[in-house]
Formats: sequence, structure tokens, C-alpha cells
Amino acid sequence: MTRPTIHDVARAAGVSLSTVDRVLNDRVGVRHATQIRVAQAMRELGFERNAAAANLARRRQDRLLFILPAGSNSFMRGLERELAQRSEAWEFTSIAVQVVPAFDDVALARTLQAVDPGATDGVAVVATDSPVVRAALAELRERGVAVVTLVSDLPSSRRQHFVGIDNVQAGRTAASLLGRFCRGRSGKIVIVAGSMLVRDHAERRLGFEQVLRAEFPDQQILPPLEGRDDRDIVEAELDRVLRQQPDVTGIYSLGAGTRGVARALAGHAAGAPRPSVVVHDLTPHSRQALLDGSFDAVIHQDPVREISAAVSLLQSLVRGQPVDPDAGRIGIEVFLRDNLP
Amino acid sequence: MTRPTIHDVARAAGVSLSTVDRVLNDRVGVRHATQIRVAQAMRELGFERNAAAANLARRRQDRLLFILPAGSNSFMRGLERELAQRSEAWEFTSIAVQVVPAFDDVALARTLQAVDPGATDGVAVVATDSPVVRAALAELRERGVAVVTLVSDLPSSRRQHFVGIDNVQAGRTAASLLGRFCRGRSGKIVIVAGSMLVRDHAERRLGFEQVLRAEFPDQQILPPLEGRDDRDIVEAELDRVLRQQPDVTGIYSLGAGTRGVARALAGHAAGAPRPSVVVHDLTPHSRQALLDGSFDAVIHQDPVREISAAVSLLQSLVRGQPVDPDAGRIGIEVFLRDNLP
DNA sequence: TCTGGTTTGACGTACGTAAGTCATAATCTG
DNA sequence: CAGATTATGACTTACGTACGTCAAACCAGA
Repeated sequence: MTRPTIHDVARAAGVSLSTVDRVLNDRVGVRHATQIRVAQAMRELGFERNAAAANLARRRQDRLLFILPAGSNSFMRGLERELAQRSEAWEFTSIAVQVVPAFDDVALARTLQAVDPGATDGVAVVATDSPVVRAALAELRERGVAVVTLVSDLPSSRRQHFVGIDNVQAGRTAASLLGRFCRGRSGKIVIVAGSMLVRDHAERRLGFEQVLRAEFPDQQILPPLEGRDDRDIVEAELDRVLRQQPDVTGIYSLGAGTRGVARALAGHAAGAPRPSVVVHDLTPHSRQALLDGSFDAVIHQDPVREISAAVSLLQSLVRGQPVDPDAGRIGIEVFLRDNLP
Repeated sequence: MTRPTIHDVARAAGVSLSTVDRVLNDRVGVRHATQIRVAQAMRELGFERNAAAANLARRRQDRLLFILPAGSNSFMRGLERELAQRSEAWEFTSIAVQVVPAFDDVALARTLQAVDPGATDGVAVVATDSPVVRAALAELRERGVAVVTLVSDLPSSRRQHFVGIDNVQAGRTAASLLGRFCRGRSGKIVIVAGSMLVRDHAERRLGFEQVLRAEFPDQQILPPLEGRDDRDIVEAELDRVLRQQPDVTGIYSLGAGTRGVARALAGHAAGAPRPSVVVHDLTPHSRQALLDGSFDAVIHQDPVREISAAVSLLQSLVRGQPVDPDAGRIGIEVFLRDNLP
């Protein structure tokens, strides 16, 4: 009826509480045969460790650090807000946040080097793709700190996991939508990126071009703009392109700086049918643009899920618990005007 | 540094542990002035009850019951599977599942009446819209059982909350997608429903027709088929319609029975361009159909989120804790071939 | 058979809260 | 102001696990 406890396991296996404890938290000093017997008993009884009691008894707090890029990037600020608001929501875990300059690999590497392994058990970092960052990250692991990348990955580095969406898939999804929305009107497609220095932007572009080339070959993709996720730069660049190219049918904005896109479009409202627009990340501005019809779709990653996946992954890593290999995978959400939350 | 405990609160408020406990679990026997003082101290210290310790000390289990419709409906079976698999995932909560005939209000009402309030603290029910169900539900509340509706709502009944997606929005989203996918080809749109007896289907239809009429007026909506979420009935009905109507440009399947849609379509592959298809609920079959290109989009509600929202909502209700008014709202997910999880 | 190490058991305390008992202090009633 | 009532305090046990100490039992090698 009621769930079995370690006492029941001990009795069933014919050993003492201490031994069960040793097996459970794999401490030294248990003969292999005994270990098997205890494990067997746990399986037979269907024992599951009571996490509440375990956390209560274990006095320690897991100290996690989130490193996020600075700037007016709404998505990142959303993550930051979420972390601040829910910092008390995780039991037995304390969370710190540090903000570093965006797209600046050297600054990021310096920050990683400065992490104190005596005061930090795990780090989640929005990575900039660069050798110095890779090196700093490897060093951090050497010093015994758990590391996951967040939002933008750094494959073939020593990070233990990635938490975020599959950015190639995201790009493919954007192309799939934008291609269909533009069907019947062939013309030019503009890609607005932040910087190809961050992996997520490069991957989104890759996926987007794959699908658009293969399935909508009558659309011509222009070289991507790099707006550094800054609304003013994005506005200026996009405005220039729209002026030069009269037959833009679609725009894919795969980074931040979405306000710049909206403003550039507003400046070209007159005359020709407006281009179809797909952007990333639901923010108050992109929501507004969806509602007033200037954007067609928003590809989104849920900051709440992102944070909670990162926290629980880091908790497992820090505590040495087994980790589901694709625990960090966040679903790609698609928003139209009609399914806004 | 460390989180304040009830001991700290007691000291700060100048009262005993017992009094803090009385305030915290609002028991009788505390003067109003004292209550204020304790609440004040809790606020000042930023006290938050340690849920782990509280659950550990409270020996009781919350006993929840989920009532789901029978049948081959993949989505419902998915919910059932999810409940079975994760029944141990919620601490201090035991979950039972009961299956009742689909679209059968009398059977559902009988089941609700048979719920034993002595053995059940809360019920989540996929409601069929009918007066007898409303009455049975009200009676259940009278007997002190917490009740939420799941997936399909029963507004203006005595259920305390609804857990699920906004089905009008879901229908609007489907129309928004299907309308754009069909652009350029005007013709007839087929709606395949399960039964207008369940609220969710009626609402989806409503939202769908709203948007399609307003924004894609050159499409003509045929009267909805009622397939009772049965793949064979759906196949037969849809096959008949496709035979009679040569110019079907789009199909919206808003219930279950998706396999029937796929089979009917397969029988009409030859000749004319295939209709664009939007269906509900990601299942192995709808996933396959997306991948092979016979479906264009799937509107989805995540069973995992649905279950966990229902469980935590019921837990709060049963324990008399405050409830976020839109805690039961689940996001509407949109899947294309390219963003399948 | 003795030695020295390894494995195991017995036991206690702690975590933060719930919930109970009982005595005493404060307050109200008439 | 006595007596009844209510509010509060002091104290205890319990929840299931972690973790520490110490002694006893076991085992391998000399």
C-alpha cells in the first residue's frame, strides 16, 4: 500500500540500514555480492528513494551560476527575469546570474576563468563559439564544475550537455512556413542574423537554407545581414536592403533585434504587398507585430522550460545522478496570431 | 544566508512554534492580532514553507482519480499511459484511472455518482457536455471532492478549473494555417469532428469557422462529418465526401480518428493536387503522415503538461492552497514536418 | 593461529514541518 | 470577581533519508 522505505529494503535484503545507505549513495565498503543482493531487493520491492526526505537530510545546497549575454536582447532579459523570480522555486539550490558582453568571446572566457570552484557547483552558459571559450570551459570542468551550454551550443567542447532547441530544426521550420506563406510570389528572401559567431544563429541559417533551396527553389536567398542583435543596426541594414531590392517577398529574422525589423517594415508599408515575415522569440514586440499583422509567425523557445531544464540537469550532474541523454532538448514552438498564449 | 524556518518566524514574532503552525495551516485558536503579527514576521523574513519537509511530515496521500473516455483515441490512450508510467512521479499523491464509454453522458454521470468521497480527494474528468453530467458533477462537489475538467471543459458547471488548451484558439490556429496553405486554390473545406456533444470539438469548429469565413472567404466550408473518433467511420465518411466533391482543397480533422483520414486520403491519391490537411494531436500515425507529406500540420496539446497541470492543480485544491487562476491553461503547439520532437 | 585490512551492523543525530497532548495564561461573560 | 472560554506555550513524536562514529564480524595472507 504505502511506498517501501530503506527499512523495508534492508529487511528484505537481510542487511542493515547502513549497508542499504552505502549502496544507495554508492559509498565504499560493500562487497559486490551484497550490492547485488540489495539492488535486487530494491527492484523487487519497487523501492524509490523519497526525494523530499533525501534533500531534507542532505544539508547541502547546490550552487549554480548562469552566464548570460548583456544587451537589449529581450529573450535573454526574459531568461534573467525568470531566474530572478523563480530563484526560490528550487529547493536546496541557490542560483546566481552573471551578465557578460554579447558576442565577446574573450570577455566570456575571462568570466569562465574567474568562476570559483569552491563557491560554484555548476554553470550554465550561453556560449560564443571560439577556441578561447572552449579552453576556458575545459579548464572549468577540470576544476570539478559541472557545465552545460544554454540556448547556443558548443559541440565538441567539454560541456556535459546542451539545453535548448535544435536550431537547425528551427531554421527548417521557419523555411517551411515562410516558403508556404510566400507561395505564388517568387522573389527575394532576406535573412537577418545577429552574428555568425554564435552557433545558434549559424545553425538556424543552415536549416533555413536547406529547406528553402530544396522545396521552394523559386525564392532567391540574399546574403544574410548581421545586425548584432541590435535594433538600430538591424533597422538601418534592413531598410537599406528593402530600398535596394524592390521584390523582397520574405524576411527571416533568426536572432534578436526584432524591433528593428518591425520599424524597417513600417517605413516601407506603402505600395507593394508586404513581405511575409517569420522571426524568433515571442516578446511583447513580436507579439504586437503578430497581432497587427506585420509578422506572420514567431518561432519560439520557452524560457521557463529552458531554465527549469537547465536547473534540473545541473542538479543531476552535480549530485552524480544519472541523466537522460536528451533531457536538455526543448521543443520548438510556433506561434501565429491565433495561438498566442 | 540560509532560508528562514518556522523557528525563526516564531522568534521574530515573539510567539511559539505552535502558534506559527496554527497560522500556517490556518487552524482555529489564534487571535486576529496575533495572526497579523505572525504574517508580518513571515513577510519580513521572506519565509517560505519548505514543501519537502511539510510533505514529509504530513503523512497523508492525496488520492486523485482521472476519468477518461474509452476507445482507440490515441490521445486519450496517451494520457492513460502517461498516468500509469508516472504514477510514482508525484510525491505523496496516489493516482487512479477509470475508463468510461466515450460520448456517453449517462455512463459518465453514473461513474461520477459512484465516486467514493471517502476514498477520493480530487477528480479530473474529460467531460461530455450534458445536464446529467453537470448534475453529477455538482453533487460530487457537494460531497467535498475537488473537481477539474480535463481536455474538454464544462463551463458554468461546478467544476473548479479547466485544464487543457483553449479550443477556440486551436480552431482559429488551424484555420489560419489551412487558409494560407490553400491560398490560390479556392474550393471546399471538410471538417472532420468526433461529436458535437463534447465541448472541445464544438469549440474548435467555432474558432475554425470564424477565421476561415473572415479571412479566407473564397473557401467554402462543408457541413462537418461526425466520425465519433472512430477510424473506420471517419474513413468511410470522408471517402464518401471526397468521392462526391471533386474540389476539396483542405481538410481539418479536429478530433481523433486520424488514421481514418490518412487512409481515406491514400485512396484518392491519384490525379488532382492533394488537399492540404491539418489535424489534431501528434500520434505515431499523424507523425508518419507529416513525414510522408500527406498531412501539412498538426495542432497538438502536450499530454505530459496536461497531466502535470491537472495533478498540481488538484493538489492545490485538495490542500486548500491558493491557485493561480490560469494555471490550467496549456499552450497550443503547432507541428510541421520540420519541428517534430 | 595471528595480523591487519575490509565489510557490516548498531546506533544516534539532524533536516523542517505536522500534529498531537496538556498546562497555563489571557480574555470574556454575567 | 468567579467561572467559563479561548488563546498560547512547552513539549513530544513522527516522516524517510543522510551521514557520522564505533565496534564486531569476516576474510586473506603469513
